[in-house]
Amino acid sequence: MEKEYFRPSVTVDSIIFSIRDSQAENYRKLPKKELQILLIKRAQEPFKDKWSLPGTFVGEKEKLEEAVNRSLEEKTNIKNIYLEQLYTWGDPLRDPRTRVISTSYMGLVDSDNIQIKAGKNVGDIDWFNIKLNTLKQSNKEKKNGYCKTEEIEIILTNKNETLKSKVKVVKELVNGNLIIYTQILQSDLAFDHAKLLIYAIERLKNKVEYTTIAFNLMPERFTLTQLQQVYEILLDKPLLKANFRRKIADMVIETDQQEENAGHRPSRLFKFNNNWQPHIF
Amino acid sequence: MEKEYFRPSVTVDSIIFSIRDSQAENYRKLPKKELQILLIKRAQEPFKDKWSLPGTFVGEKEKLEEAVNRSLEEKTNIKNIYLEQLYTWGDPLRDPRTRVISTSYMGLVDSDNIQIKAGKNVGDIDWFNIKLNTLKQSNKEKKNGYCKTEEIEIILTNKNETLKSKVKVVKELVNGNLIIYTQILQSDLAFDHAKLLIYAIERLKNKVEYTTIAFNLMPERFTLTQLQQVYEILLDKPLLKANFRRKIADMVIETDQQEENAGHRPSRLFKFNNNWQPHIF
DNA sequence: TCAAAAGTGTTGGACCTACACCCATGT
DNA sequence: ACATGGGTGTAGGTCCAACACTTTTGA
Repeated sequence: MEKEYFRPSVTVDSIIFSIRDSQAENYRKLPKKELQILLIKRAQEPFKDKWSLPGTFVGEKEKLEEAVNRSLEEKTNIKNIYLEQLYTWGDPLRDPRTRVISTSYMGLVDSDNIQIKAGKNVGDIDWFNIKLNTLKQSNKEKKNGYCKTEEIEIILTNKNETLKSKVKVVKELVNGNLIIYTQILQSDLAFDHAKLLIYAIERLKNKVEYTTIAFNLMPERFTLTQLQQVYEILLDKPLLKANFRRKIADMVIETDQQEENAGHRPSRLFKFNNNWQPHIF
Repeated sequence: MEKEYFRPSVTVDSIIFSIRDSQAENYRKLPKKELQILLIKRAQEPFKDKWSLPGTFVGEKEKLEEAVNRSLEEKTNIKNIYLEQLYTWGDPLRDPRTRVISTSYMGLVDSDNIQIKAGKNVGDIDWFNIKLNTLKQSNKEKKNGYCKTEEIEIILTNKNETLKSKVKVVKELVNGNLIIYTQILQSDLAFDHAKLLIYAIERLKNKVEYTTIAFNLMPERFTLTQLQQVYEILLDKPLLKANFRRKIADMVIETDQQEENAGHRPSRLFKFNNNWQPHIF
């Protein structure tokens, strides 16, 4: 009675971002911060010993969000974090084994506040620094819009390793509609995870401007300069202090604590203002 | 060697919107426009003879976008339209037969420009007018944010039928992160399609403000008042003419054509400006 | 004393809102 | 003539970028 349809495997993968200190230059200067991503080293084929996004197959009686949370806890020891569904990847050839459709989720954490640990089927786990280089760029005018092609090099580094990927991103504007194609030219990451990463970075940068998403990357209490550093990294441009502070004034609450022993005037600590409501709400 | 994992079925479903005239009152007044959605009547179990979103199972060697386009062409006769992936729905109980995971796509068309036709496995096809009523509403303050609960009645009507659904939408603001749960209380639509519809409407309304998405609903040439009507329907509020025109001035190009026989001063026809670039591009 | 960062005030311009007003047409 | 919509101008307020300036600390 019931026709037999083709059944693919379905997985979830998570792109976990954090913003972490690299190094302080001297006692006076503030430590530099950088955008980082959490990767795990695969213990099994395919892509054995390759670094990859933490993910898992979706269980028979499991919601997608349940699967993401389970995979994070099992493989990385991360629980109860902010997660957001991004996109579903269904290219028939994206997994060499068999047809696997994957839904990607983005998570943002303050890495000082969590303890990562390599879990089930995980060879290794680490934070990797993210650097993007635009190698080539072209901009063509077409009859119903524009076509912008970029070749982007993704360089991921931890203390010992450097992972490189090269991705071609074609952004087309067809009758005002933005259409994006991505193609992996070369990648040290498993599967098509370089694509998932590029997409997540793009989304993260967009959402910073109109949500309070960046506060997920902050500790409970923070200075306004720390917050500004995070915004500057995500927006990828320097901001003017006075203007930044006016802009985020309503989203934070002053505490009576201060940071000390900093080699300069102590800065006040702030916390997120839970009474803040976005315009949409 | 390869462990056997559970495999669900995977489908794609499309929410196709259009803005269509309802009725003109007299020779002078402009026709009223309303937001409508394209539905098909199922010819097979489950939910036989129920109205539903056009969708299909994803084929073995088919991309998700290929599956959406195929299903639209096969079932509704629609080709080459603007489509956008929205969300992937994975609740284990959303299909009574077996585990089915579905990715929803949103499409926007000018319905005067396409010819719909009931295709394969389609009992009937039609445009339904969309009306949303908020039945109940509550707003609770919590220690780390807010919780807003809404009971929404969705009324879909064509010439002969009225389809009602009732949905409970819980919007929570947890440390600044907007989390939305939806629950179907009652629905005349097949499966959980009322949920997919509510989600798509929300997304459509949001995107109108910062994209040129609304132009997909317009014919090739249009008057500025027609365009304003579309914006007013999507934003669900009246706009001031002078201000609206200044806002969209750069997105349109004046043509030398005019509308005539309208019972009032003839209005100039405009077309979309393909050289318009959004800030992000 | 002084480098470094904390923190605040001012000014000009861009943009948005609200409202007022005149124009052209078909019946 | 007049109802109806087409079309434009202006005044006031808000918001934002850019810049200048003062304050406080630890070594």
